[in-house]
Formats: sequence, C-alpha cells, structure tokens
Amino acid sequence: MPESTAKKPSRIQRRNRRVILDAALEVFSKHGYRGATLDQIAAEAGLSKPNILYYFNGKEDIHVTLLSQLMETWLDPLVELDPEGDPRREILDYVERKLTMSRELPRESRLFANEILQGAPRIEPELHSHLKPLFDEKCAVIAGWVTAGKLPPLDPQHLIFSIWATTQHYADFEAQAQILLGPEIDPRPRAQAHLQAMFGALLDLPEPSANG
Amino acid sequence: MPESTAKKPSRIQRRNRRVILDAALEVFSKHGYRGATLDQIAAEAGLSKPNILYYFNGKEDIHVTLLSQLMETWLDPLVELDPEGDPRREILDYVERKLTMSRELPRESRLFANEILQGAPRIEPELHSHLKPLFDEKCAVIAGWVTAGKLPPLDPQHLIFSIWATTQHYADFEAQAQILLGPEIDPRPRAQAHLQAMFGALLDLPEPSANG
DNA sequence: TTGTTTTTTTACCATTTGGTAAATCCACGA
DNA sequence: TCGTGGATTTACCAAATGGTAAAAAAACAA
Repeated sequence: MPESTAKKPSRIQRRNRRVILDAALEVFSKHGYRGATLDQIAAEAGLSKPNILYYFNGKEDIHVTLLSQLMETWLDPLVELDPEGDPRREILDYVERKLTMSRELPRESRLFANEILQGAPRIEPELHSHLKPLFDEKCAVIAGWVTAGKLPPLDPQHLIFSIWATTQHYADFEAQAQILLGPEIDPRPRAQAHLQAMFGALLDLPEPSANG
Repeated sequence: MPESTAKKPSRIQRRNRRVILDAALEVFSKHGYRGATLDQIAAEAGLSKPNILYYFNGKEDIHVTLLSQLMETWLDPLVELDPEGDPRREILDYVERKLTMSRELPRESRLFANEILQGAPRIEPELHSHLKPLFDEKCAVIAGWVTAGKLPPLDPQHLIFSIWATTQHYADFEAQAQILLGPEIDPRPRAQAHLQAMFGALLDLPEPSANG
C-alpha cells in the first residue's frame, strides 16, 4: 500500500491520488465535509470506495490533504503583494487577482468557506502556520506605507478582510447573486469596476488643499 | 397532533416549538444542514427525538421553518433604508445596522451562509419571493439618488453586495478572524470605523473643482 | 373523580455511511 | 513466461441517523 513510509509513488498512484483529490474538491465544495460521502467522491472519481481508501487513510485524510495542498494556491495572490511596488497599484492589483481567483477557482473558495464556517476544525493548524505569518507580514507592509504617507490612514487588517470578503463573495454566495442578477451573466466584470472604484476611493490620498 | 390543519396552538406547543427552533438554530448554524443531527437538536432542546418529531414533520421541516422565520429579521435593516432620507446617511447607517446584526445574530448569519453556500436548495423560493423584490426596490432607490446627483456614479447592486459581504464576514468567518486577530477582542469596533471610512469614501461626491 | 385529548417515552426499524478483510486481478521486471 | 508485488473488486460490518408505532403519562374539561 502507498502508506506513510512510501518511497516513490508510482505513475498510477500519482494519477489516482490526483483524480481522487479533484473529485473530492468537487464534492466537498458542493456539500461541505459532513454532507459529502465517500460514495459520491468515488463515483465522481470513477473508482470504487475501497479503492479510494487504498490511497487515503479515510475521509478526513482526503479533506485535510485537499485543504493543505490548496493553501499555497489560495495565498499566492497575497504573497505577490510587493513591498517595493506602488502602494495603491499593489493593493488594487491584489483586489483584481483575488476577484480573478474567485472566478477561476470557485470550488476552492467554497471549500475554504465551508471549513471556516464550521470553525476551521481541520485547517486551523495550517491557518496558524501559513496564513497568520503572511497576514501579519503584509499588514506590516501596508502599515509601513501608511506611516510613510504613501497611503491615507487606514486599518490594514480590516482592509484585507474587506478585500477577502468582497471578492470571495462572488464565489461563495454565487447562488444568491444568480437569483438577484439572473443566472446568465457573470457579475464579475461589473464587480471588478465597482471594487476598483470602492478600494480606489479608500486609498486615495486627499489632494493637498490650497490653504494647507 | 399539532398538524397542518391545527386550529389554536396550546401554550405547551408554542413553548416547545420555540425551544426546538432555538436549539435547531444553534446546531444548524454550527454544523450545517447535513452536519446537524436530530439527536443534537433534541439534546440542545432538552427533549427526546420522537418528541421533536411530534412538533415538526422532519429535519427538513425544522430547517425550512427556521429559515423562513428568520428571513424577515434578516431583511429588516435593508427595509429600513429610507428613500426620503439623506442618501449618504442612509447607506452608512445601513452598513452600521448590518454590522450590529452580525454581532448580535451571528448564528443567523452563519445559518444563511451555510444555506447559500450549498446552493440555497431549501430557501430558494423565499429568496425569490422576499429578497429579490426588496433588493430590486432598494437598488432602484439608490440608482435614483445617483441620477439625482446626490451620489457619485456607482453600481447599486454591487454596492449592496459589498455591504453584505463585508459585514457578514465578521460572523461567517469569525474563526479566521480569531486566529488572525486573537480570540479576546471583538474586531467590530475597528471594523465599524474601517467600513464607515471605506463606504464613506466611495459615497463622497467629489467637490466641485474651482475650474469646473 | 372520570373520561378524553394532548404530550411524552419506550422500543424499534430501515437506510446510509465510513470503513475493513480477503480474494482477485494485473502490470511489470527477471 | 512466470512470479511477485502493487492495484482493484467483492462481500461484508458496525455505528449513526432519520423516522415510526404504540404504549404510557400528563393535562384538562366535565
């Protein structure tokens, strides 16, 4: 068995683990952890249930593996925020990257949303070890920009929360948006314009007044 | 039995239905629909499982009843948005009411978030009959304000989405915020300041320039 | 008190679901 | 070609879970 102390995963192993994780992403993101069943994942993957348990130690193992592997991808847009770049440009570009990600990886967004909603029982360690340091680092960068007068006074932590909330909203609450806007159109082009305007307004330095 | 064609619910019936719905809110909001069990709800309510099924026709009946009853409360802050009021004040007050609601009714927020995340399978009719008309009405109000020049050009639909996303975020993603900010402090006071600044900046009419 | 209705409990049941044991199949190197 | 180890299937199982029937208990009207 491809157990913990495995040496080299065979071609079949790599392929099937990938197939299973992709199927699990589909099912977990749609039904949540408890709502998903191994039978659904097996059907989606085109494998039998025992065969799936041959590659993973159990349902929770699949879920944790999925979350851990996705963490890097998920944090990538924030990693790219460059302390050396132009503050306003960096943050607005970050908003755009996050919105793009909510369009291209909606399943991943919903998977994380589900997990956090339940209190992050299975991903909490990852949040402490990966998300928190990155969050603190980038908050410090933004705070530095504020101190340097390159941005108006603002709250870095809550700015980032607002960016997360508004961009991920279009993936996590897609069902609601479809009811309110109609199912045909992708709301994101207009969302992009709106968010750029909103965060742009927040980041605008007030022009030095004539009498100042 | 207190069936569909019941006439007058007794005192016991009213009390127990209320107790059950409150327990169900606690359990459903914490574990989602599939993750919640009738045994958990029964334990939380201090009643036996068959006794709960004496008052409701099943798990789904409890869930739907809960969502329907909460809909009114949930939409109330938006109902209060007054077409006759000052546009900027009305919208910023709406933001504040929504943030207050995310502090005082976090379980309700998570209940709805769970339901929407799963594709709103059980609450979709309510969204069409209650949420959509209200949403359209208030979007029209805001659009009218823009046309009247009382607000800068902005997208009413996505403005409301942004308000929902940013305020509900503090209830729905509380687990994440606690990890990033520490579990002791309530982030909402600073969130309130941040959100007022952000939406305030968006709603600001640019001052007429001297050369315009 | 007594008879009737409402409420609650006890004892179940069928299905679902995560998981396992063991037999079988199959790829592949010697 | 044949043997060996990895991969897959078949046949299960125990626990959890939504739900029910019917008896018992409690409330209440007369």
